[in-house]
Amino acid sequence: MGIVERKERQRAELREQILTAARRIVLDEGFEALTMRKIGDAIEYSPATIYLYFENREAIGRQLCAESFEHLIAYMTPVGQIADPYERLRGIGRCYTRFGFENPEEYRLLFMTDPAFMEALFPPDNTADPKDPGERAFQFVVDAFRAAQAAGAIRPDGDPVALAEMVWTACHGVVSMTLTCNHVLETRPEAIVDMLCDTILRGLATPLTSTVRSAS
Amino acid sequence: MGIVERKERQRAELREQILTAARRIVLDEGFEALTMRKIGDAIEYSPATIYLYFENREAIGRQLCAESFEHLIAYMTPVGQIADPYERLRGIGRCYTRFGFENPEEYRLLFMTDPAFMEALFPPDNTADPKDPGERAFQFVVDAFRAAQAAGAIRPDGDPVALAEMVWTACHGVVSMTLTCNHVLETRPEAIVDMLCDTILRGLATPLTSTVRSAS
DNA sequence: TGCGTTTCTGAACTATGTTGACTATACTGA
DNA sequence: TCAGTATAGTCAACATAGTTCAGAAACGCA
Repeated sequence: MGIVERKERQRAELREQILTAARRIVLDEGFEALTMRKIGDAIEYSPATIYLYFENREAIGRQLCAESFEHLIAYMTPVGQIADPYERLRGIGRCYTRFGFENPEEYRLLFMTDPAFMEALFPPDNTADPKDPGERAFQFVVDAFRAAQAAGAIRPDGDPVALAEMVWTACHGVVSMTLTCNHVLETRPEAIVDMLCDTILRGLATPLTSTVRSAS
Repeated sequence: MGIVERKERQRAELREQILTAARRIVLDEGFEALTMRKIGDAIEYSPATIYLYFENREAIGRQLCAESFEHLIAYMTPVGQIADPYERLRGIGRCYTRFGFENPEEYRLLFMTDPAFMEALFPPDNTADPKDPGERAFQFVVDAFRAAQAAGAIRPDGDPVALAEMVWTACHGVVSMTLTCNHVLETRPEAIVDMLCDTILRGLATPLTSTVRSAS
């Protein structure tokens, strides 16, 4: 039955064409600028055809999001090789933010557009299923913290998950603020990231003193 | 000329009505849900009338944004009273993020919607004019860092402006990530903020050690 | 060749921001 | 008091969206 297979192949090809066109538009102009009619023009099909391949515009966004997340993971993979856990943590912070600075529209799509887009990555119900791509990537950071604690590079107290969420949200802040209103920041974003990572790691390396209360 | 004055008053009143209706919609449903027709319904005027009072939808957003910024400043003012500069810095971080958690739509409007909205607060050309409301509020944080340095609560090196931008963006990260996809974070946002502020301040209190390179 | 299935499209529906021609009201000066 | 004018407000329309659905076209099979 070669005909059935060819049909399946053609169907997959057109679906891919739609995604390719959509991706180009999103990377060039952002998700807001993605319209069904523009995709239709690009692939030379009527806009209505797209609905035979995707439920709606949001579904296209979700798929692009999943792909961008793979991009982010590929981007981050090399830093996982850094043996020194302290340096690995610094590398993670720098690499994550660099991804955002170098791929602004992908970063926006992933983390600044629609909560629904992240739900394919981090399903809402089953919290922390290690099979979810988001959870896997996040474990990458948690593991680095565990290793740093084990190596004595940072204080052994403190939940590694909470620590990972802390650096993630902090780094996200630098990227998102830069992407939303770059001109407001006087300091180079990369310099802020470096300072932030250094300061946090130094703060975690320090033994507790009497000036500091309840690290919660 | 009481007639002219009454007309001006009426004009100002309708303008205020428009803003009140718009504010209600934005606080309840977010800026995306703000439509000219909804405002028209609420004030019992045709949507076209709104254009006699505001240039366009964005101009309404800008005005609401300016008001929300005043709200944020009012929110933050009490922490300015804290004498101990170390505690004041902690208070600033907590208070800022609490504003975001308690007034999510205002926070979104201010810092997560449209860069243009911030331009009334932080005009793009004349960088760091102390008359801009954004600059004034930001100086609040810079001053706290300067005081902390002067008091020896944190290391004296490090540009206070860069430090202020660092904590601002980091705190922004916790708020914006929470507002965009709360369910992804396992740790309570407030706990992340506390840990973040403590860690950063501890990192800044520490004298430089050999493990730490180039604080940039 | 004819029939049924699959694929695609045109036209429409709703909703949106925005505009410009028009109307109605209020005011002014005689 | 009234005619003329300025102001305020509205209606209907335009363009652009996402989305749907009835019907057309293409395709495959007997």
